Amino acid sequence: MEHELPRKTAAAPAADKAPRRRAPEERQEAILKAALDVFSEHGFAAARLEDVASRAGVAKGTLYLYFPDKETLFERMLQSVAAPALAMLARLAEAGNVPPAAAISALLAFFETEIIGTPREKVIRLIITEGARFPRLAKFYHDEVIAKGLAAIRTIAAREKHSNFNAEALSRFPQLIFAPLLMSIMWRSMFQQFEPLDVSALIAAHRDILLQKQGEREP
Amino acid sequence: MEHELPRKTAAAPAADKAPRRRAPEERQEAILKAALDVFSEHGFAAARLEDVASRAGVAKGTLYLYFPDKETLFERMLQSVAAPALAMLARLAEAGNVPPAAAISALLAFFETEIIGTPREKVIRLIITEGARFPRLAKFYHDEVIAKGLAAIRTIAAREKHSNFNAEALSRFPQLIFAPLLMSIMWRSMFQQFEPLDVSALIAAHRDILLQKQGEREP
DNA sequence: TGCTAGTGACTGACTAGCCAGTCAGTGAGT
DNA sequence: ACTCACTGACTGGCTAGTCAGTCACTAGCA
Repeated sequence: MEHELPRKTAAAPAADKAPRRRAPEERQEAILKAALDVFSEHGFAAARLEDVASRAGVAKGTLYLYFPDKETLFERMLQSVAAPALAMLARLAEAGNVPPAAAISALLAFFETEIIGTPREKVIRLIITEGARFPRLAKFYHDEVIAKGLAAIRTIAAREKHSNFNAEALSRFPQLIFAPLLMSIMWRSMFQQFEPLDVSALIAAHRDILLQKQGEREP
Repeated sequence: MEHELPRKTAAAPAADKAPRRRAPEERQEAILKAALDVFSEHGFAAARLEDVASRAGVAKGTLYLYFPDKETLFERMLQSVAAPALAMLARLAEAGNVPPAAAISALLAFFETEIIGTPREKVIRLIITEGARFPRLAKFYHDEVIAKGLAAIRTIAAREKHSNFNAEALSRFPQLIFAPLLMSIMWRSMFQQFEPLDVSALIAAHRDILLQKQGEREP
């Protein structure tokens, strides 16, 4: 009769395939993707790392070979998805002398095709819902995304301040351009099942109001 | 030598005052107020009922005399703050034949004075951040607040569809009126410390764009 | 080519600690 | 002397983070 009961043998008997040693990048990517799903679904606090691991096809301990803790995994995951989009936006911003109206249209179109319905939508939702609880994250997004984006819009809008549309107001509050986009994201996450929102049409209406083709309606 | 060690005596020796039996309404109100603070600060999942209790000047067990569980406390708290505001809004909505422009102005003014900077701002923030995780809550707010509010605006805006401002677009997407208001709330919670937002000025700019006083600027 | 010792990526049982929810006990008010 | 609103120590369940152990692979040797 043995006492000193040994830890049960770890690791199953190597089921079928699943190479034990995948390329580390591939693993990391799988973990980040799983993390996005799980954090999106439950929020940071209620997300379970066990779930992230199993969804990534990995053991819990493996997460800690790639990320020091839950919070770091969360932040790194957000950055990994956001970074490429930021690069795109930067390119869009520095495009030389496009007329303000065209720039705004391009921005709205970018949002419609490159954000809505992609993982980036989830990322933005997470930043909105968790941002207040992660000051470091909020500061990063403010400095790297918001501030730069607003500055770019201000520059563009200011160029045409005395034109016929709302350039003056928009150069003071570029946030007004984004507000309906963020609202669309939140609407979709909360109410889509009760009352679907036609995001394209909403953005089109928003654009019409912003660019205000004046003198079109005549009694 | 006693075994059978008895539970330590409960209850401190009745410190100073603090009437042991307050009016139940007063207690309930204190609990709800504390709950708003704690849930706002940490979010639903990370909020600790121990904190709610101590902030309400009450023991943890007492919470369970008033609310069956954490989730119910959360929802009841949200409703207790929102209900009076809803009543106000309802009155605003049924106000007979105000011109659309005036109605929109009134709505924005209401938001500025009765929401921003009050506990209602926190409630809206909580609904935005937690709504997706509480389908019942989302449904309630959609049916009772959003749907009714949008319907009211549509009715008002439709009355003047061929007028000179954006009534047509707004009757299709009343959400566009609210979007900047929600954005202001989220901005304040995340970025206020890095870049304060002048909400009054933003709302004024938003109103100008929406109501679009046409033919004002003339070269 | 075949064999073996060494390596370290990976595993998952385990620990430590937290917290929602419970309930035996207390004492103010009647 | 009874009652019951209130208390707070306690339990049970859950999960972030750990670490001893495993084993797929490789390098080196015959």
